[in-house]
Amino acid sequence: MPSANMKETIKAVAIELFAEKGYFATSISDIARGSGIQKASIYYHYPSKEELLFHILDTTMTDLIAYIQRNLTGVGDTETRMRVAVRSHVRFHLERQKENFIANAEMRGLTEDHYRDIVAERDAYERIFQSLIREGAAAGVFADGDVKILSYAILTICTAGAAWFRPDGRLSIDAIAAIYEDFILSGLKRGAYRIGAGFSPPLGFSAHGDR
Amino acid sequence: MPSANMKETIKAVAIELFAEKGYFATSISDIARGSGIQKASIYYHYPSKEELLFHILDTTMTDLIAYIQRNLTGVGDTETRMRVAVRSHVRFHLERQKENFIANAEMRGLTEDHYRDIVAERDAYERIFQSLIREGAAAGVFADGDVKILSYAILTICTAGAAWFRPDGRLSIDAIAAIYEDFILSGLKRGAYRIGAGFSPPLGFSAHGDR
DNA sequence: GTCTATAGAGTGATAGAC
DNA sequence: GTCTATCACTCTATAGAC
Repeated sequence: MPSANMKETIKAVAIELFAEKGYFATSISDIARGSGIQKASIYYHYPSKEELLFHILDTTMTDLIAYIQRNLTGVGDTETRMRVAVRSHVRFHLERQKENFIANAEMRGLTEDHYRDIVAERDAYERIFQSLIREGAAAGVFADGDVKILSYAILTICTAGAAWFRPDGRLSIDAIAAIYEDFILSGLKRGAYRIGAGFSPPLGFSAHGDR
Repeated sequence: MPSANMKETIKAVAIELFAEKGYFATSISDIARGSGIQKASIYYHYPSKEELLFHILDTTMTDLIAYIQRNLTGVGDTETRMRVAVRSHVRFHLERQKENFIANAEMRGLTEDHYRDIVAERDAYERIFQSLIREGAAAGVFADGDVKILSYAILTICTAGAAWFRPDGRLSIDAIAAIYEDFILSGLKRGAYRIGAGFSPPLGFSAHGDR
């Protein structure tokens, strides 16, 4: 993957390797080899391995937020806005699968300050969904429910797609997005289905086995 | 955390550290220090760091499958079976949070053979949910939908809970399980809500930004 | 079953030539 | 902007005493 712009080449190689082997299991030597340069040359472009990771996560989060905001611009009612938000979330995570997979798996590689930066961006993104859930519940379109827990449920369904999705697989991104969109909207809707006290028989066993 | 049984102490310390810092970021020295012995003594109990990881993941998966099977024994109709399955899944993942978090995050630390073993166990577990979805659809209780995608959606909602759940937090395990149970059953149900072609406006922008 | 000591390899990062 | 050479350190794992 040679490029006129070595800084971008290094980033692209790092995304491949971090997604494949993980951040800690990937060495600067690995990234240098993939980029066609010596490992010392990496440090001309990035001051440290951690800064390279942060750069990947930061640009991914910035692009994610910009993408959903552009898609939501001018969209009217709450239900359609939620549909657009879900579809936007799925498309971004499957089209930029590796970066998003890294963003979910490798936060522990960040320094404390950088960790806080990324968490702040992630929180801002989550609040977009939480506002939509609240609006929908206030308008009587969605069932009442715990807004944070529901937002985590919605986001992780799609985020997890970045872990198993295969671009050459059975289903297209749009097909997967359509399935998630319907599943999530049905789950949120105030429908014939009772929401609330959640009946099920008590579970008779401990998760820790017979002790 | 001293114990009469050093092998179990080492395992318990490793679960704490792998969950907190990650498998690759945790050294044998760290585990030894936490266990109150020298690092060489670890190798009397486990032949390698990778075997220790495998032991944790293997016992977790075995217990997970045994737990859901015991909870499902004698439960009648498909809808109730799905409710029990979801609740069982949530409870296990939140009660044994750290082990499950490791099981999801650290599969890449395994050798090829051990990786295959764990994937086989995970697949067997997923098939339990896929069978329930198929049964429900055949009986007309659940909407038709892609069985694999839906099973991944259901399982990841709860699995992700192991990443953010705090035992001393706002909601109890049972409260979270009830929310997920209702959300998932509503999502699966053939209800007033249309399932299928998934309308939403096309997204006008590329996930890769303006290029 | 735990210890001390160490082998052998790899790590992130830096110095300084070109 | 990339190179060679190297520093200082950490890592997993083993040998052999007790």
